[in-house]
Amino acid sequence: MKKFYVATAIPYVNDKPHIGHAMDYMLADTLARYHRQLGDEVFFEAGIDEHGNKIAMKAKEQGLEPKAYTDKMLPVWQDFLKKLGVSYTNYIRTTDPLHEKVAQHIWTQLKDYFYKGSYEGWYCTGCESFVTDKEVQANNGICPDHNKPYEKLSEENYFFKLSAFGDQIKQALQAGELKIVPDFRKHEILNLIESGLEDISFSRPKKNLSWGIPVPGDEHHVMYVWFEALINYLSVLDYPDGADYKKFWAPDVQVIGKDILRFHAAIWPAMLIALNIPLPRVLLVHGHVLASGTKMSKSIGNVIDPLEVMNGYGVDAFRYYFLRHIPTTDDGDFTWEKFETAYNNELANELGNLVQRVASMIERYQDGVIGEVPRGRHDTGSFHTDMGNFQFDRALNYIWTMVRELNVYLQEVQPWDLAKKGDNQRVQEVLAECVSGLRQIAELLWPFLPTSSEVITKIFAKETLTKFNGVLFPKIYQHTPDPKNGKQVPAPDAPAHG
RNA sequence: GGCAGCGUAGCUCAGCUGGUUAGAGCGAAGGACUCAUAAGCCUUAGGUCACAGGUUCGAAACCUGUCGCUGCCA
Repeated sequence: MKKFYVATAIPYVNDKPHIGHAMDYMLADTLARYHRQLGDEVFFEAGIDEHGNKIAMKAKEQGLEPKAYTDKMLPVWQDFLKKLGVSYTNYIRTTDPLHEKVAQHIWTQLKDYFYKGSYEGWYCTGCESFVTDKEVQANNGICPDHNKPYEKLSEENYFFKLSAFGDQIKQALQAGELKIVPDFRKHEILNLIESGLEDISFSRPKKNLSWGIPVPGDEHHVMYVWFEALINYLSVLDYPDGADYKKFWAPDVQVIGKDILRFHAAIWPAMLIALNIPLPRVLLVHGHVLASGTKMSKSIGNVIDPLEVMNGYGVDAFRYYFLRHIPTTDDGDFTWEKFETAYNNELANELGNLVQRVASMIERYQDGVIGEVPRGRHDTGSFHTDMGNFQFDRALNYIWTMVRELNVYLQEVQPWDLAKKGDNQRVQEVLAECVSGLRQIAELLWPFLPTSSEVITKIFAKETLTKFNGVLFPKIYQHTPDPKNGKQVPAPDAPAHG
């Protein structure tokens, strides 16, 4: 039995989950489920990142201690995972004693690569990072991502000799030891390495920031939040002595957004090389989701709340759109119109209706008896190729060609006509063929739309039909007109969208 | 400014190492059917493959330049 370790980037819990986090989770979950189907033993990590300035400030705003604040945020994030149907196996908080212990252990291990130095520069508390003078100038002194002025900071910190690892990281990338998907992200990092990696400050003076993991042996410093957050991938396995660590290290896939590529493709590998342990096999880097072609931002007010989509249309509809219609490794676009069109046309009409028409004919012509069903014999080679290349959108396209083929097949054979002619045996054969196809579709669909997959599987699992109350993917016309009457009915409790 | 990439039907995009009349989905128009969530199926839509040169028997695909756009870096 093979092991498969998939990790998600642990989110910083200074806010509620957004679409980008959902992308992380859905991609990782799809991989995890797919590998379970392949028979692999899956370790699926999720968690939250709780230290640092931003959290401390946010907590203060609410009159809470930082830990009390993150305790409060924990259920928000865990409920989110639950709603998304994320099948994680292990959860880590960066305030867990285990995590703190591992982080301190690693700090000690890396001691030879640290030196004390002073750093003066512009800092963005939003980014939790220093920025170059040029960048400050280019942005007129205000961080464009956080709309906050940069602050001039001078600190004495522990520096990590990141600059010493460029060649080794480069080698690992070129040899494919550490693979970055898609390829152009690898080039970006190689470029970055080419231009020279600079040493990075891995600590913060305690007087400026007390909300962090203490640096072992130096009561005046706490760890830089990124340093210890990255360690979550190890601490969740109880590095270095835990059974999970021995069994599952290294990650087979780490799913991240493009905005944190540098941390995962430069700093993180350097840390692992310094620790002398294997690098992750693949960094799967997804793009951003745009709203009507523009970046989502609070100030524009065009932020799509994942919960609103899920509450209105169901988890599977949500997963479906983002896994099929947002390219896995590129930026994609969300509009309510596109989403609802895909939902009605593809999920309701093509798939949902197909399930229903087959079930209904079995009920009508055969009193619900399915009878003998041939084995699914669709050649799924290209599906698995796509899955292996992380091209989930293509893999879903493949499933949909199967859905369409079945609809075409029914149209060509016209079992309703055969039934009229009394050719009962042929009717049974045709419907059994459809059931076979649907079973196979349900199986392939499981990593993507587990709930719907299980419903379909259940309906057609036995010798006789198992009735399903209700409809798979009922039509919804809230953002597109209903062809019947040209009306669209906004959900009563849904806020207005532009 | 450096590096990478993109510009193909109204929209979203496929088109691998160059080879018959340039493809799919959506949207639009028409049609036959009735098992089904008034779903599904069939047909049609004529796009100088950004522009200009070049290489070649032959280029959307290779080279050069121009214009426009995006990402990463500076």
